[in-house]
Amino acid sequence: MAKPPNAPRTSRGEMTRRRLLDAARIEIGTKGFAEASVSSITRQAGVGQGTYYIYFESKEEIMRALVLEMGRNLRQQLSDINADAPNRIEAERAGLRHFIAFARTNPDLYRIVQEAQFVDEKIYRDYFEEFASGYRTVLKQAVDAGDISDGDLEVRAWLLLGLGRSMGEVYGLWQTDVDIDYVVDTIMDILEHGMKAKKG
Amino acid sequence: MAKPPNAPRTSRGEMTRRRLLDAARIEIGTKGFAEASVSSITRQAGVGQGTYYIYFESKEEIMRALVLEMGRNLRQQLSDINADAPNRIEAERAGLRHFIAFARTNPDLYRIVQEAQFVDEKIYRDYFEEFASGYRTVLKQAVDAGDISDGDLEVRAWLLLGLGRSMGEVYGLWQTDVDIDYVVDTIMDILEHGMKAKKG
DNA sequence: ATGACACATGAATCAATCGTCATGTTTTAA
DNA sequence: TTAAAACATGACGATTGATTCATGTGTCAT
Repeated sequence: MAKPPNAPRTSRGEMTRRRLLDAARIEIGTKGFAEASVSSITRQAGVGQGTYYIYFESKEEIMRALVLEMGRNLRQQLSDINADAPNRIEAERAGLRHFIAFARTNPDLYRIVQEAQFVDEKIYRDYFEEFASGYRTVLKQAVDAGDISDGDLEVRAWLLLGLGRSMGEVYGLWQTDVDIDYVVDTIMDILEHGMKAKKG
Repeated sequence: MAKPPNAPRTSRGEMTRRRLLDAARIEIGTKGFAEASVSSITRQAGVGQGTYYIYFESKEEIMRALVLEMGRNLRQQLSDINADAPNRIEAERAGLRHFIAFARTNPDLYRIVQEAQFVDEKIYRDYFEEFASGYRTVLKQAVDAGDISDGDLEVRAWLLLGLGRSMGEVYGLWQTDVDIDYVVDTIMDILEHGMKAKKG
């Protein structure tokens, strides 16, 4: 009899919901969505089984909540980084570095977003559309400021976003011993100057 | 009593296994691994439930088989494309175009590889390591031939691979109405010359 | 023809867990 | 103080679908 799940109305409720989210992040992030069980999550959170359904209407629901939360946090962080950078190229460098570092520090969250694709495709796409939209905005400003050359901003936004994602996976989750700055500098060199040999 | 699954020994068996693989590709590719059921796959393939377990020891096993098969096919195709290209830049352009076109034509296979990450991580990583290894080889040749500038080939290999993946997802699965050549040219322009504004 | 082997079947088994509910406890507001 | 609202519980119902197995059928070599 699917009742709409209640947002917590007291700080006690707030705290319980928080514990569930934290437990779910670990449980789903390490075991994967299929292996993760609601009972495991509630046990980790130290609450009863039924308590889960006070705050989330299904197993999928907490996935959505985690993706939304991570999106908000990460966008905020990248926005702060942008504000501190002297120009777009340096902002991009710092953003890419942060992205990879974030994946290294929060591999569980990184995986959860990836897996969201197969749990709730809409939330997954919306997550990236948000980021792409932000990229378009700053790229436009950068072109106007003369920091970067003219060119299709839509494609470039997805290119930069995709690059961050891929590099986050490879150097954030897989090759965690490679120096991040080295990787970022190598990538930025190509983004700045390309990789075509310089001479006819 | 987990018996090792038998590779088919006759052409009849070969055909049955083939039917199962084809049905699984559609079933898993469209519904996703969790929703896909072995009984659905066998029904689609037109064989009995138990027949499945003659050729695959579990539900996961056919995922592995599909990923391996796709890897072989795609690498072969890209290898053919490489052979026809006059230089690395053009090979890259053609490869990227093919990659996006492939995703458009075979969205089910594309998704299956993505989802393999959460079913059998090893097979997923091996899949990309293979590709990256191929990239390193051709990049080395390209540097020697003077087609592209010097630089870390390891990072560049993952960069190109990641770019293909991301663009395959965005322009192969999501924005299927955008002209592929336009996208590829925009990307290649950056890969060749970078996007930093040209003048102090 | 006949034994051996490969292949095929689908009903039955079996374990897992999502989500519900009846009941109980804590907090809030008046 | 007390009623109402919010929160908490954990055993249980119900479904589901992967895997097994006893029993076939087809095919090939001798």
